[in-house]
Amino acid sequence: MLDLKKLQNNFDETVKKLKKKKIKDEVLKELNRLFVVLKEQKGELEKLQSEQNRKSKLFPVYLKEKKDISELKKELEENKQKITFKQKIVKDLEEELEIYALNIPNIPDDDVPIGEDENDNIELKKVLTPREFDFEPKQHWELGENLGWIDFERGVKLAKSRFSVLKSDAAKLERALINYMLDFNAKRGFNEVCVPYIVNKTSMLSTGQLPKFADDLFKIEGEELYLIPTAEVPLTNLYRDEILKENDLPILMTGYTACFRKEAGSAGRDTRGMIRQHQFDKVELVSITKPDQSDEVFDKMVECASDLLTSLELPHRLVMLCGGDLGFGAAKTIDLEVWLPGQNKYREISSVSNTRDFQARRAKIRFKDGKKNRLVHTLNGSSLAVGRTLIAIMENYQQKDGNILIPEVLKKYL
RNA sequence: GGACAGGUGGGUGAGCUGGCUGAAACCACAUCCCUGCUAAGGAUGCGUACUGGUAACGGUACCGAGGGUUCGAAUCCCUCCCUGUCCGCCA
Repeated sequence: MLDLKKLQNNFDETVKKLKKKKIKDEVLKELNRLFVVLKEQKGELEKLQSEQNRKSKLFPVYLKEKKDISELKKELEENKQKITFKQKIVKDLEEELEIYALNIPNIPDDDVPIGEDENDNIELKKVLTPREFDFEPKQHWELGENLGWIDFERGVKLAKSRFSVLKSDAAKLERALINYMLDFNAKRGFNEVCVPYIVNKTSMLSTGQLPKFADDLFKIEGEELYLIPTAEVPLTNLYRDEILKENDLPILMTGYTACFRKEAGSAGRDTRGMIRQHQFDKVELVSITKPDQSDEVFDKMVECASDLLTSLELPHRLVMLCGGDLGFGAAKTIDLEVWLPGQNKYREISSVSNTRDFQARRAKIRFKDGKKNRLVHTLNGSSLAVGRTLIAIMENYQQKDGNILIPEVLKKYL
């Protein structure tokens, strides 16, 4: 959530910054207006309440002195009516303000490039050179079906489209990758955590999936519970409503979970193959830091994911997302895109974001900075999307005869 | 899922026959003092959010959450959530 006081004090600047995310001025203006009006109304309400409290305390005094209380009572009854009326106004304003505030995305960092969509993202660097093939490299779904590694039809039979089944070596490889990634991240100082795959509404609100992106979530019928779209949600919410000790920061975590997404806005995209599924495995990194630590930790997380790909000898590149392509909660994001020879393209395999205090404000995650409580910064990043890593291995390690070599570092995990 | 018992500040835990209780006491923590030897004594401070004020210092709200009764609720009533124990079920 935005810092509303900041919005009030630096309105023009904030508007300018949010232009990168295509937010209309009017929305911010209305938000600001509501904020100011609410403050006014609340002030008036508090005055009334103060009077009520003060005079109520006279009751026992009057009774003791055997004074007549009927006049006092009458006054208070009248004042109470005013309070009730004012309370309604304040409550309505608060609700309206919240709807506005929760739907406004995070402010991009100053170094985030201006741009419309993924075409305006900026390539930062390439790591490893794609291999030269002396044959036409196949796409992963062709390899997968030929080897009996991926069963798309039966996945659909069990659930629906965009579900698939991994078999034999692919199933083992998936599991090996998860273990390898967790171990790799642990060596970089990220502590392994195992969390629920189902979370409540408050958790989703705190990390920003709700209220805006309800359409992309699987909701449990009859309950205020949702399947997680990423481990970022439970991992970040671990510290919701807590005031952390300064010495405990930064908190670096890694965790494996399955992830569930409706992919509501992706009809027709990547329908073939395993790139975009309703359920996929992911090993995630989440960090909670002091504000002055978050840039450093961000770099560390990007480096961790990149080195992980390098260790698997998978060529990839780092891309800085432009304002238009930035996610809702992110102030800054670097994507890692892995080379897929079958598709002859780089495809996203990891996304590392710094949300600054955006999620922290919603989730009320703070730390004691001397005497004061300050909001932390939260960061998240994939390390890595496991299914896509499997695909990348299949396409990059494929042989002319259709077999797939196993990356050196994974051998001891199989 | 059923029955009962509970949910109070960082922790333990009073208050719960409604008013001077934002909340005793103890512990933990912080600063200071004393003492000197490895442990103890004393003083003070110590919830969160918003809000007024340069500040000193005030105001409002919060005792699981949301409603209600009342001039006034941590205390009474209702709904929900959670925890514990026993029973049932189960990996």
